Amino acid sequence: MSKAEETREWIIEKAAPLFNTQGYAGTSMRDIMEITELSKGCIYGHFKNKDQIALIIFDYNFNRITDYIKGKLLATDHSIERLRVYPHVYRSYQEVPFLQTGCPILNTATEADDTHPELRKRAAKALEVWKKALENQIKRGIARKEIKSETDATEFAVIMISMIEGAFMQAKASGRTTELTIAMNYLEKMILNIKN
Amino acid sequence: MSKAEETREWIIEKAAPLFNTQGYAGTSMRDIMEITELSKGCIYGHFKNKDQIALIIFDYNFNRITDYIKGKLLATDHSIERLRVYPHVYRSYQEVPFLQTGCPILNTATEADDTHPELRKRAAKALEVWKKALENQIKRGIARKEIKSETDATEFAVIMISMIEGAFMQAKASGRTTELTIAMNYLEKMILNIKN
DNA sequence: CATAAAATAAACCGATTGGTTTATTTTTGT
DNA sequence: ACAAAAATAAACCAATCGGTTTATTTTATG
Repeated sequence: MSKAEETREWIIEKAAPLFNTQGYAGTSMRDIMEITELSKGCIYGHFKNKDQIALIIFDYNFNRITDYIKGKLLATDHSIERLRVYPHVYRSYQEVPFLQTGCPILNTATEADDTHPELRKRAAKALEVWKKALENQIKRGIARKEIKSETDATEFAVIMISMIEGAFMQAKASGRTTELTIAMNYLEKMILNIKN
Repeated sequence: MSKAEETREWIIEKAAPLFNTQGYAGTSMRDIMEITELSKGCIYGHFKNKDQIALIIFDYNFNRITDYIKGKLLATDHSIERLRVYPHVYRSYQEVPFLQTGCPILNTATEADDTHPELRKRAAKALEVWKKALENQIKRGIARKEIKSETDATEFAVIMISMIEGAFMQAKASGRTTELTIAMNYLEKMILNIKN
């Protein structure tokens, strides 16, 4: 990795939590300069504008979660256990570094829906990818006779995402985990209920 | 109502959808001037600053939803039917004027959680009020033997809010209602399942 | 070691931000 | 009709915004 690539990565890593906590409109170039300890000229040497940084950072944040989840998924083989990874990760989000600052999908979707079409599209795409992944997990479970055959994969995937994101929002708003814990416990019960 | 009070109301009504779509940081005083067709001096004659406007408008937006739901609730007496009002309203949010621009709780909670403590508190309080209202509906249903006595009122309330907000977020991100419909249909099934 | 690449500091740009003030005009309510 | 209240237009403020440019210095790499 060349020095230029190294610096580019450095900027992304340092600025990622910034965009996730303060949002796109709430993060200024000065903020990025301060947290990266780099000059404006240097930053603009690696990115053409703030927009590009925001888009790249959304992908970065989303990929970090995806990779983390993937690692946890590979640790078990049973479909039910794999589904349980999701409520487990989000329930203990305080201990997951890149979830401490919030869920990038939730944050980006709500900020960008009416204001930033490009970012909105990324969030929509991320949700689509997430849903498809869950659907595939469920279908695989049915094929392996680990999950009840009558389970509606799409419906279950949508419910899982809704419950996770809705409960996560409450946790960020209230500053406590009471509701998140209740919701994730319930989601786990739901997952165990579709076990064959 | 005096002229001053009339103007104050006018500003709130006109600026309300602005804050709900663009957020606090995304809404400028110029935006408010334009949409109210009033001068800056006039607006600052009725409110001390943008912060105050934002807080008042959050309350206004939240109260509009609350009042709307209350009206729907009074139309029926049975607890199950009353609970069904929520998925019904949010599923058809496109036809509810003040939900078209988004859910103020969702928007405010995600924008303000790390940036605007006062607004965050309002959102947290609103969620608290909503949860309590749902809990009371469920407890009332149990007392009237309309809802299964083993139903956990708090748990059910949290699940309802999570599913509604999580699904709503997906609708705003994707620009379509597919996921919202699936989630609200499922929520209705859940509600019918606790019927005695 | 030398050349090229990378980063810096700072000046500069026009535009916009939230907010204040003031003198003037319009509107209201009695 | 007349005084008080309300609204206006515009100038003004300091600060910040995203972004560009330039001359200089530092650092990396062959």
